[in-house]
Amino acid sequence: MADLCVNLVPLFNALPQDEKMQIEKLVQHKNYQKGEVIIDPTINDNLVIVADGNAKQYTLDEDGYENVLQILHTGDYIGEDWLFGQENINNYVEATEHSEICLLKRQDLLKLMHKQPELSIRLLELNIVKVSEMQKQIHLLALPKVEDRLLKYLQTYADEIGKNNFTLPLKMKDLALYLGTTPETLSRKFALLKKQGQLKRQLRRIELFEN
Amino acid sequence: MADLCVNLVPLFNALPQDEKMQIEKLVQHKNYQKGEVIIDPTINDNLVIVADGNAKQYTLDEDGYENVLQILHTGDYIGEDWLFGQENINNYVEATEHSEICLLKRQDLLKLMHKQPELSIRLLELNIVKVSEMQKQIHLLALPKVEDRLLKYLQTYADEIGKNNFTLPLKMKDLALYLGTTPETLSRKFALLKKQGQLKRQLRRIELFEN
DNA sequence: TAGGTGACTTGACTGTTATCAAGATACTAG
DNA sequence: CTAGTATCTTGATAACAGTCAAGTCACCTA
Repeated sequence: MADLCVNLVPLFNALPQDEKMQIEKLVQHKNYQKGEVIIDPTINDNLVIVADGNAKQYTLDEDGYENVLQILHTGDYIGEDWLFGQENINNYVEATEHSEICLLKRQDLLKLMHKQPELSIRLLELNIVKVSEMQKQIHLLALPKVEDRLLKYLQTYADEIGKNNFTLPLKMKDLALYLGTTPETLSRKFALLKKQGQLKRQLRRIELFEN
Repeated sequence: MADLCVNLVPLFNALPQDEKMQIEKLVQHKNYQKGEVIIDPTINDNLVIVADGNAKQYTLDEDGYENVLQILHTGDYIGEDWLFGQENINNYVEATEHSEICLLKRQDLLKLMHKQPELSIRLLELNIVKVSEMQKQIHLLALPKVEDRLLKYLQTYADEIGKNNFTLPLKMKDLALYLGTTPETLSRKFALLKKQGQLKRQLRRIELFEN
């Protein structure tokens, strides 16, 4: 394994390394065969991190029909919501191939937090920062013009990673959805911004110019 | 004072009454005259709750020009961001009339949290729920059509308060801004939804029909 | 009750964006 | 290397939303 499981989860992202290590110690590494169920409604207090492999999250409707919500690839994770508070009703996660999974139990994390109040205070801090950033992003998305939304998105992303040239983390189609528009319009807007000299672009490779 | 200051702040909203009381004990009540500065960059670790009166939040630009960011009325508050982590640079809050203000110091709250890990864990839980709700809202705002955004907003609000008829908490103008549109368009969209039989409406009084 | 103010609505017009269809470009597997 | 597929781009058109202006309605105060 190249990296700590804990490093894959945004909730823990900005924690200092030593605190991450403490959490990492609580993590169980497990191997699952294709078709094995990792999470079902009776076991609903785990954070599930896919260290290697693939899994699917799904619910079952009253007819017993499977409803796939999400495909989890290597590096994806699920359960941040229900690790605290949120109920997990009718939620399944199943390995779709042989996979290495990291599990973090709610109770274990809570225990650690009780022992070290600092940890939960820090997590709270990080989370509040996250909320205020999301609020900014909500304002961003409320901009009426697509080109404004796009530019603002790019600038925000550049700020986050601290570079002016980067590769877009999303496909055009997904970025379009994210920005509340269509791939076609997005394509045109990229062309527009390029013409205005605000950026250079080769497919998903972007170079932003400051103004 | 009709209510506890703590009850006015969303961060604490869902806490049980006894935990709220503990926080309330840490709150300082102070009266400010018109023009008095409540917060400046040297005093930046307070949560400010306006129990009665009005205040304004502003920054100063390099020319010393005042830049009003927000008007705080009775019941509004400010500082959730910088109570943890976030830096407060160049941020001022000033009473615009005689006002009763509640102040909660960062250090006091942190101390309480250290004594009672439960509290910060609970705050963390609440905050994570908030994040997952905001994520839903971001998806909502990314809907391309205003009528879809409006309807979704109304449905979400109805779900939250558990009623199908309610009074809108915002003025049309503000709701328009919030949904990334204009009051005019909003007005037309309300008319459209009414014509489609999705709701009844008298000004801000809404009755939603299920589908 | 009357007059005034701010909030909301309606109309006409313009600019922007979604949609549909076709074409170009990159990616993948054989 | 090539065929096949998915992704992205471009064009034409129609639907949609923003803007400005004028009007209506509700609410507050005298």
